Amino acid sequence: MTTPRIDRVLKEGEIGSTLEVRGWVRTRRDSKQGFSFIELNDGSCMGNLQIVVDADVPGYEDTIKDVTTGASVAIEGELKESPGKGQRVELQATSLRVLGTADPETFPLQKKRHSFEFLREIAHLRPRSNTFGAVTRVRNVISRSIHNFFQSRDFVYINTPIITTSDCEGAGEMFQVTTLNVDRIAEIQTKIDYAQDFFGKKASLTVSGQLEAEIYATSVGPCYTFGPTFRAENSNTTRHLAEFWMVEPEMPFYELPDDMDLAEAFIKTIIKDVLETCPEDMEFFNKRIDNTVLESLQNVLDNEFIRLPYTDAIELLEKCDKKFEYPHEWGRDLQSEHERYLTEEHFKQPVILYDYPRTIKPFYMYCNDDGKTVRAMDVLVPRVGEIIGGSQREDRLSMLETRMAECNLDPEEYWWYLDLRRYGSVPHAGFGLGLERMVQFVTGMTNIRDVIPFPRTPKNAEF
RNA sequence: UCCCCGAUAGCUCAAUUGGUAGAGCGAGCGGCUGUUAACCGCUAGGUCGUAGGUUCGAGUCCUACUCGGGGAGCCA
Repeated sequence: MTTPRIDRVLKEGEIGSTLEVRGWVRTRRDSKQGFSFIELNDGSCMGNLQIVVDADVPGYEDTIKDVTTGASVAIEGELKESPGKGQRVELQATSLRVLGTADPETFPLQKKRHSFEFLREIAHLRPRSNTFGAVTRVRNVISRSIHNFFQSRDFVYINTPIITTSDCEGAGEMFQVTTLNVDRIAEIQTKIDYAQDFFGKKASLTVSGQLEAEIYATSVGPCYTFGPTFRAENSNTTRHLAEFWMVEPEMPFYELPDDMDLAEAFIKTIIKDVLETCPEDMEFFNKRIDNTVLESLQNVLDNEFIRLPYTDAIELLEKCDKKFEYPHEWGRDLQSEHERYLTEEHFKQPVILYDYPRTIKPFYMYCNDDGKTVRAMDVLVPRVGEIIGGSQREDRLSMLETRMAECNLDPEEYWWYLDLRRYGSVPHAGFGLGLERMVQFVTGMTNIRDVIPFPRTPKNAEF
């Protein structure tokens, strides 16, 4: 007897074959004297397998009452063509075992639709729902697609540290890591002596693996990091997490246009892979979450990303008729409403903005000859906004030192980073893609807390 | 962190000018049915987010706090 997952049974299960399925009951409809229908889901796909249990199945009377929504069961039977509508096959049960009951009085998941806010409070059960099952499967395919994309291009997967002591980069507020007894210190000292701490100095959770990735890009060649990233920013939005997953490729001998080419190919490949691998889940998102998702993803695949210098974008915003709440002027960063206008209304497709004012960007970006801009690029997509941020890195030692001085950074803290420019420096570039934002973009889910299994946000680290 | 909105049954929501709490779904029981978010009947289920205040009387008005939603900033 085989024990296939339900996605296989639904797709290619042979009529007449006998098999056992295991999973969790979604619903049961029955007739006291007749028989019962069970909708079984095992997480392998969106669809449920319909199981018909006749009253003559051994132990039917005693067992069937425990087959309630949420219960886990193992059922043997013969696969038959289904006379009913809505499914190709159904399993005619010959034996029925309840592995674990789920008290219907207290089991929180109903057959009915729940709000995402409620489901977030039961993060341990929400992956058993249609939406979160689908999100989980799509997220997995995106992760696989990310590795495939880079591996097929001979990029090296590297692991940059989670704990860092470089108090740097300005990418955001950092979570501190310490083994010091801070409760005790608060009682007896006014100042903390980090020499006594685990690493002998102040340590934090990483906000980016970029600087370390540059080390490997300039030694083993094109590489990428893919791991958790932490920002202690007090951001309360639908697109920020305190702990999220980021992909950061770094390529030697790449200049900004090469970086943009790679980013565009990257996003398109992920979308293509998801559409090919998860058609049912994507159909679900399009039907139940956002009915523009499939259309907009196809639109991304069919068109070249718009590439627009920051300066031209400002000009375009000045000329357009749209009234904005916030001003836009050269030298200021674009507001969300400006970015959204460009990608959602004006171009209606992804836009890569580049050559930003150097005053609003970090120290490591390559300075253009105009003295005013740096080779930075942001990829903006409809619905989500900024999904990728990247740049060509400053590879000239003296210019990097100038920029660090401008940004009030201590060169001694970055001695190893400067060494990369001192010894065999090469042009290089890279970018960062937030995994969760990509999942949002692909699925149409509007809140980032619903595309990661266990969201970490200000005041929220349950589970 | 800032602005706006919200918190009432297990879930989603309603409750008039301040007058003492209601529906649908879910659940239990019964009925019916090759059913498909099944259908019909009955039943149970609430310290109205927390703490204060105003009032004869507060779900309703005021204050603070907590949590949630939308928007903004920061960014991925």
